[in-house]
Amino acid sequence: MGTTRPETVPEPKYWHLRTVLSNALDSEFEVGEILPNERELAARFGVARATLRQALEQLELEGRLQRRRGVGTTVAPPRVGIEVEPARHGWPGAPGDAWQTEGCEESAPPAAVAGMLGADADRTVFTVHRVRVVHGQPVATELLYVPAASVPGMSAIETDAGAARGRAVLRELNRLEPGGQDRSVELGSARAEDAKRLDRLPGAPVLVVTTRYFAAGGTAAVAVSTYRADTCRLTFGDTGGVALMAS
Amino acid sequence: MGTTRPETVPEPKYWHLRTVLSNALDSEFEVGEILPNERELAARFGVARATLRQALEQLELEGRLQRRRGVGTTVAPPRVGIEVEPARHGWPGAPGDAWQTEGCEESAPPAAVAGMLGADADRTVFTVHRVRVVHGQPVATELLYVPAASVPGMSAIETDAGAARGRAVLRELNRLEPGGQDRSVELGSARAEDAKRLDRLPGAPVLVVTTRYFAAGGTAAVAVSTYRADTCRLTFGDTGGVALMAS
DNA sequence: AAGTGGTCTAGACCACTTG
DNA sequence: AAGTGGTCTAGACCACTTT
Repeated sequence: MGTTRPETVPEPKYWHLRTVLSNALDSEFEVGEILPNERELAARFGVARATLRQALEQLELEGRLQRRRGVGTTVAPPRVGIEVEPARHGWPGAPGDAWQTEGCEESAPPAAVAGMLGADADRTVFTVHRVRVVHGQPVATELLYVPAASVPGMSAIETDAGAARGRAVLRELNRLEPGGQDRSVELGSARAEDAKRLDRLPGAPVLVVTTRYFAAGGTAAVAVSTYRADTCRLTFGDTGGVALMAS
Repeated sequence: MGTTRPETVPEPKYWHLRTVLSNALDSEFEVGEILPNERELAARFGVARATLRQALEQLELEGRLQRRRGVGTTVAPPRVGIEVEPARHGWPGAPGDAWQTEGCEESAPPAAVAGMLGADADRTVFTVHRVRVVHGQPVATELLYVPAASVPGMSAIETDAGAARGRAVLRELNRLEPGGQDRSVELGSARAEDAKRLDRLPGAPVLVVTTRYFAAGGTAAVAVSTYRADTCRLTFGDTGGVALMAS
């Protein structure tokens, strides 16, 4: 006969709210529907707006909600399955590649990338900017680091920094004999420029996929791909986007 | 000659703080070192504690910091590389498996899992609880759903719910002819029980890996693995934990 | 008992989108 | 101009760990 629940350690309000809202989303809302605004929701549940926001943040992290400043909070569709291994031994720029080349520059790579590229790291590295679009929305950005040694056909003198130059780098890269790949996936937060391209705010959670492309001589290229964590489910294997269709 | 920076859109304080702290971590702190407490840091930077906490949350999300209630905020070691594909065609419980079996129960699987298991979903499903330990710390928990049809040798009558029963299920599962796997990775937030096992608070960010194990007849089992997103970097391929060693 | 991070409040103002 | 979510404040209290 406790007041509400004689729990030894009471559940935080925001966590309980998250559960209540999650259930409400399942039963009372349609995908794309707009929720009441934060001030009204907070009043309705009898909590401060900050507490209500804590619950909404959780649900957004889980891909259940989508919030846009000036617009409102809507019920998010299920996450999109994104194939990260389009062809186990396909290289960037190969036929069927899901990425669009947007630009190219020459610069020194970040320390972590330089370490993976090995001794050539100090020299010129082409950085190809790419973006991956699904259903008309950009879901990922990528920086592809290609040492000059991997693309001997590229003359470093040209100053054109556009997409055409990036495509030329990829074309040269595909002349190499592919030697396999490996990947890692970790959580990150979107840098300012990535956030802008992905239509998110700085600090938004992202899944960072680091891919190493091997050729005979060693590491031919390194790609750092940044996927929106709220809308993407990365898939590995031959199922593509149908993995959860039956649910 | 602007006041501070005549930027059209000023950077949020917490984001700027994140950058400042991040640089300080690189240059002035050692791994494991304890930072000043939040109230002091907030005072030192001239912001409210909530704002300071927003910056710390970002850095924790990125795996740079580790915060523990009652203890303090410490500088986190680099993320651990966790091999998610120990052997491309190895199954749970096979020799060399990195997981420890902790228990087993029989229950109806969640709807999403039931959909992946197909028509047998309504019947009895063994749910094996497992945990993955690295350097003495649990980094992931797993629920492995095995339909009774996949382990005909198991009699559903035994009521023993311990680890021994779980190991028996895995033993039976390995009698099947392995038919491949596929995986997906997405961001989630730790449920209460997972959070407790992983020594985190509810809602902590986690990487959820869903694996389907195929056999001749269809889907033989489904595993839902929950990795600590703050400390883990999931690796796919043959490099293991050495991917970023040189950086 | 003291000190830490975690939760919560009530309010203010800002940036952005839309009518 | 109105309405939305995003940022920020100053304070309070709580849960947890350590001394």
